[in-house]
Amino acid sequence: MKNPKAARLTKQGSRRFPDRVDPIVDQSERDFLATYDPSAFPHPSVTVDVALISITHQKLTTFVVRRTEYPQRGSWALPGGFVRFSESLDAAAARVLSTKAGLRNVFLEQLYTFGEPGRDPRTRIITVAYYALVNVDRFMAADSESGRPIEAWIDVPWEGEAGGPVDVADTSGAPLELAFDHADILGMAVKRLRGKLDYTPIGFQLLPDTFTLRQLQEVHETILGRRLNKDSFRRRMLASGLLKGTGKRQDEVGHRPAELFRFVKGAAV
Amino acid sequence: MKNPKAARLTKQGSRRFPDRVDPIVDQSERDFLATYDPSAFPHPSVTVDVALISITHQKLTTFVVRRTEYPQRGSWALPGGFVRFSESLDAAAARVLSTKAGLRNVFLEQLYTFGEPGRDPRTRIITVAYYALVNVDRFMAADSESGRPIEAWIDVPWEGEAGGPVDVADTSGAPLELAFDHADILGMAVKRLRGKLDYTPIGFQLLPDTFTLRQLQEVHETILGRRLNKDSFRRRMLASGLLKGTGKRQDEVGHRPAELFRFVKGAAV
DNA sequence: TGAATAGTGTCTATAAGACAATATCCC
DNA sequence: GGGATATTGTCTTATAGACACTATTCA
Repeated sequence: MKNPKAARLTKQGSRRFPDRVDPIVDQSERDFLATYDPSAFPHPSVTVDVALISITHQKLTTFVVRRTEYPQRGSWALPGGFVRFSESLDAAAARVLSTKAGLRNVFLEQLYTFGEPGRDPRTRIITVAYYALVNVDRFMAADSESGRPIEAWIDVPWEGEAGGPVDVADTSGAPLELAFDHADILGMAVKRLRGKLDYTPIGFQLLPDTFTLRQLQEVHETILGRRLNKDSFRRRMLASGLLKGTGKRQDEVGHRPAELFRFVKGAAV
Repeated sequence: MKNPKAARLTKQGSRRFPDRVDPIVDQSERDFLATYDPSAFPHPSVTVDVALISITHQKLTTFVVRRTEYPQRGSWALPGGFVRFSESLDAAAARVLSTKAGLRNVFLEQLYTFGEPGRDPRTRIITVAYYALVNVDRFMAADSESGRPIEAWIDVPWEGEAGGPVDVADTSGAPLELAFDHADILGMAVKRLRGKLDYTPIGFQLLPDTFTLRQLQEVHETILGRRLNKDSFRRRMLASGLLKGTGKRQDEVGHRPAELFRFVKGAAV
């Protein structure tokens, strides 16, 4: 064995990686590790949880799966799973989304890492939360191999970017009890969305390929939880250079049809 | 044993928590765990790394510690450490800051979680990165029990919020080689700072208790990496309600002294 | 033709940038 | 007084909000 310090690591680690040394190495860390008993202090587990966000019926919507086991059996959870040893965090989140919702090539971004020791009553589980955005068609097509995923409407009890947990209800309006700290994760996702909307073209992720200016405005209003000035919104969007008119128009709308626009690739997302 | 599934968990875990069950429970997760060999797939380790940011000599500055062990011996690293089993992530970051820099009651916020499988050559280490802000006096007083921490000047090779790794140099201008992905962590910290500056009073964290408008403007300019319009900056700050004049003035400045202001508590940070 | 929304043009209020004029300190 | 920066005031320009008016589709 090249390095005697390996013996201080977890048995698991030392069996598999006899040559590895302390990951962060300075004196105080070594002191800590010298007195560190891996059987007394097992490693935390690491999971990813994904808040899949869409807009249905003019409401912010997410995708929850009913828990079939204790604890919190019967409550609703975001799709999640363990991070595998040789898999990046992004890849783990994409895998969860693919496995549990059948979705690939989705806008997916890391949100925040939740690690309160008591957040899961069984053991220490640190979860890296992600959020994903899909338009209503892809959202409705999302399915789960594992149970009865449902569309959950998000009710945000705070304004602006104050932040905090949110409430969710099913499509009949009945409240859904969220498992663990998933109400906080969803709240963080809404806060992030509101913050990013001002300076990134994130709203397009929630719309079909072509859309009208009013549809885009409704997306923004739904995310922000407040009405926007129509004239100003229109001017800003057209001036942004992010939209390109298709020349085509809506049809069968019972009034003058609006022009359909498309998102122009190239601007940062 | 109440639950037979516990036998599938890691040996470490099952010794300590014989009754715990699968953390995220649905069919596909159970399928995964049923074929999951804990000795073949050891848990990732979890650390925190803290980018301690200040402004010295009109430059963005951070605090790095020289590595005394392989790998990357001799390169420079952000202070970091393992997350203990019963310690929150925030508490771990505060502990690192206290232990390695002697700083308490510091502005400290979670930044991003870095978890590429190859980011540490020894084993899988997922790190939850934090950033902390202190004014120059506290920064200069920061010390480490473990080695030779130094002031490192940050050179940001991109504009706006483009993001990406940054370079660092010592106070003589000589480049410092950063360990692992710490250049990415610092880059993320700068990007976050630039983004937050527009709508949060984050600049006050980098200044002494009282300060002039020009000093505040210089902080903003240093963070943003570009010059700001003096008149407009002054008007915006005074109109924000975040500043309160103290009636006192600078002295010994060789020109007309400016009024000293104080940050008004109460606005969100 | 009427209902309903799309799209255009104009006016006003507000904020930012530019710049000039004055104030106040130290030397 | 001279040098230097603070502070105030004014003008111009860009953008947001408000509102009136015209355009186009379907029923």
